[in-house]
Amino acid sequence: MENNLAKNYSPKEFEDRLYKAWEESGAFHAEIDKTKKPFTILMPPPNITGQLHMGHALDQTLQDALTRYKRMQGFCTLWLPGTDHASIATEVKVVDKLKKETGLGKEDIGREAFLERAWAWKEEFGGRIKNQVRKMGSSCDWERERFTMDEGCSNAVKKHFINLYNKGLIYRGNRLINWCPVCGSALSDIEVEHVDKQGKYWYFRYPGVDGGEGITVATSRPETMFADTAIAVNPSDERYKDMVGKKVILPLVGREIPIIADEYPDPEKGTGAVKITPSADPNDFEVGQRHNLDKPVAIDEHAKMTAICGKYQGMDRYECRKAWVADLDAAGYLVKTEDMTIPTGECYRCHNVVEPRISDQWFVKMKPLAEPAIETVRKGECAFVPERFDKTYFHWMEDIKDWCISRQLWWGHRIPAYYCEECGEMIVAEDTPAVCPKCGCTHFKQDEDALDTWFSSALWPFSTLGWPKDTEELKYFYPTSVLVTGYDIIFFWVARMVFSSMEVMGEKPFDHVLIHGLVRDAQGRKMSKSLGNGIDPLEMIDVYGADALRFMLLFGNAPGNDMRFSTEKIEAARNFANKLWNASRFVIMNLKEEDGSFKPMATAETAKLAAEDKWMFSVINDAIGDITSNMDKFELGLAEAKIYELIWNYFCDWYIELTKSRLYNGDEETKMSVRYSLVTCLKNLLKLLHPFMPFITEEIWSFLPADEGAAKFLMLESWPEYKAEKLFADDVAAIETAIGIIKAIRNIRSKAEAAPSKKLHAVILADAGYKASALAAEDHIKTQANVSEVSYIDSKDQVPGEAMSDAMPGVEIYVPLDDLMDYKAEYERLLSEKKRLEGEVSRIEGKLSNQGFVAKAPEKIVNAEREKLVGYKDQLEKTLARIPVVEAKLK
RNA sequence: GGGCGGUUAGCUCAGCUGGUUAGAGCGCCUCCGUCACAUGGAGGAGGCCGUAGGUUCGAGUCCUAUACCGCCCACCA
Repeated sequence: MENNLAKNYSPKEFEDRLYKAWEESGAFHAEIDKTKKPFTILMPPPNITGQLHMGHALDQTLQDALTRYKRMQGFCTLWLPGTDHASIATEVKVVDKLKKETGLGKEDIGREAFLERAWAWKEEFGGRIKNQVRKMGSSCDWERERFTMDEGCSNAVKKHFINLYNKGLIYRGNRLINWCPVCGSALSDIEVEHVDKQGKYWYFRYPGVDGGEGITVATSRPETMFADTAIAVNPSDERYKDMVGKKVILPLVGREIPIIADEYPDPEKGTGAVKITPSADPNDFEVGQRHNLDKPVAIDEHAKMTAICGKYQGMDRYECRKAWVADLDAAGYLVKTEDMTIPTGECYRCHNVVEPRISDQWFVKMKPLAEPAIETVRKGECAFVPERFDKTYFHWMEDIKDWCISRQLWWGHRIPAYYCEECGEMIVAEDTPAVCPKCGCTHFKQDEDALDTWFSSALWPFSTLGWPKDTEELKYFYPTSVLVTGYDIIFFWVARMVFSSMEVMGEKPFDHVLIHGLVRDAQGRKMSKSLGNGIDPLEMIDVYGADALRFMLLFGNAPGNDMRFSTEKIEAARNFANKLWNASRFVIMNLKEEDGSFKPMATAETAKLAAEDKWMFSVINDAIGDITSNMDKFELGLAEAKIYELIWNYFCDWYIELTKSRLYNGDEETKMSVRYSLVTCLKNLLKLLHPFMPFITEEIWSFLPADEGAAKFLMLESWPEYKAEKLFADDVAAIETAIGIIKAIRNIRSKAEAAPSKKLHAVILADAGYKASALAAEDHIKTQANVSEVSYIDSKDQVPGEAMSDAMPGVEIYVPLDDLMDYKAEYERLLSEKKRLEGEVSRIEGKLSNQGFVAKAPEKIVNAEREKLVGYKDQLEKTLARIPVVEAKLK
């Protein structure tokens, strides 16, 4: 190993190496340990279709940060990874590939051969995404990795299906469902996306059978007319009262259809009369049920016109629409057209327009399942973070419709229902039945359909832990601790896991649901393939490192809110890593001999700590408290901002600088103490940062001297402990004073435009309470502000005549600058200072003269205000005294 | 038509249960190649916290309206 870190932070040099070392050592593996409390996260299984995108990267980062944090806190931490077979999405891809390679469709090669290809796809792409997850540094337990179609998960699906069926919660029905003609499958309601499209209303006249005027109705889908079975009007609608019960003629088709009265039509809308097409519209379907109407079908599963459409048979629905409207118009039935925005349903996978279609499908009866699922969230057993998402959840759950779970696909869990080939009897069972209980024959055919992919992912919280077997894992790790996912899949997945878990396990699947937003592009647009604005996390890792990407994704983001990706942000994160890298390099440089061995170092017992050491310890301790509390509240963005500030603005900007004089000029004993202090601080910082930036922290850690009994890796070390009692109050005050004075002198220097190399003379006037601190600050003032001499004075009479000044609470700082003095700048500064202080004084005086405030506000706050007032008044007085002096110099 | 979120510095965003002079990153201005780091250091400018009311001793934070922007849900011919 090298002696020290390389000069530049270069994550490629170590990220992959460290991941491999972690994984091979078994550090990610969670073995049941009943002496510890479990902490469990189940990874939302990425689809095997794609590759890692920014949304995954964010999701992974959140989970890994939580996992690493809890692991360091001593929990038995399981982060269980896996992938999803993604039934419909994968099938589409495999069909495309097949078409491209052989020109054949899936029907041509048959189910068996097709599934073989699908599994091959799974091997290839499932493997790819897993390696991408590794690139992120995710510390998940690969030994427990699962796949939604592996044997265990498949058993769970079957078992669950059968249980629900036996309880009457799964049923088969002939109903109107959403049908995607391109995917060739049924879809559930939430798989249909609603978009408004520019379209038209066409008003057509349906002439009366009696030769009368008939009735005019509007439609946005004229091609469905072939399947019309009635015209409905509201019974209260006076206009049509006399026409109810009469018949009209379907124009050009010639079929007679009745005019019926139903509550459904709204007299205010359109013409008040609605054409009823039970096979093409959910409302019409229900009207049809109520009135016992036939359900002829005009559009087939490929969105082509059926035989009932006469000469239009075989035409595409839109092609037909055009021709049909033209024909009706020519025949004089088109009354008028209107431009209109039409709400349209699209398939969430392929974005083609969905056509409602009547068919035999399987459904889950939702009401009974939803109730306990609503209850557990309402009781707070299962809590959304941030809380507002429970409204989204309730809204959906409380108004839930039955779930269509059958898909006309091959890739997925095949429905465990068997039909007797003789009598058609249906048997739901795990395996093919031997004998038909009804007719005694032995030939069965399994249901052709597969299950909705979300049916299996709904079981993820327990199927991955062994259910239906009563495993130790299930007893120990269930219910899981946190589910981390985006708000876009609350309905698809989160809600379904909750109701499935309540049904199967009788208990909520997770304590918390941490919801994150979308990662958008720099302009705030959703990243999408069609826009081509997606940013590949792997490319970012390649350029900036996984740590920088991870850090950037959490920085300054509140849970549930969308964020924008920008290279500026990731650069900032990388720069931060570089900063830490170099600060660590400085520490290590001072720890090691030429030959790489460690120089002697003090211990906790022997170290003689200076004020700055104690100050840094104290600052770190406070940060430990804050960061821990942020982590526990899932405020990872805030925790990260604090560690950033701690490392950069405290450790690098001040502490390291403050140690240098002792490090360079101190005797050996002093140096030994400084080394101890630097290492101790750095180690704590690395621990605090590790959940966010695992690689760089682990790499730096490996260069530091190991404590006795240390874990093999930083990732296995324990989280720093917060000590509630305030330590080192005097030393902390001294360093804070020193920092204040140093800043004041630098400020004066800058205002005066004095050269940085120019040695200055500082004159300090400290109030009694600050005197000791100010005296203790002398060395630091000299080294940090390039001051050659510090004088302490007791009253402002002793202020050297020509000086610029600045002040901090309790301390005034004067710098005589005989020739470099910029009196004009000083004068202006004094004036603005005067204005500021006057403002403060009057603000606080106003507050204090307010009887309400004095009477009602807590005494602590009132006193604090009084003290501030004294301080400000004092400063103001000093400033006022100084103004004429400087003014005189101006002339 | 319901519901939710946003509106804070030039840009992107934090700001927990109301309480020091409202913060960060980037950008901007001035100065600095020095021995951890120019992927850097020092100093600085910049905000009536969308608008109007209200509650309170005290409001970016709570309430009520309102205006824009965005998202989700919904069977409107």
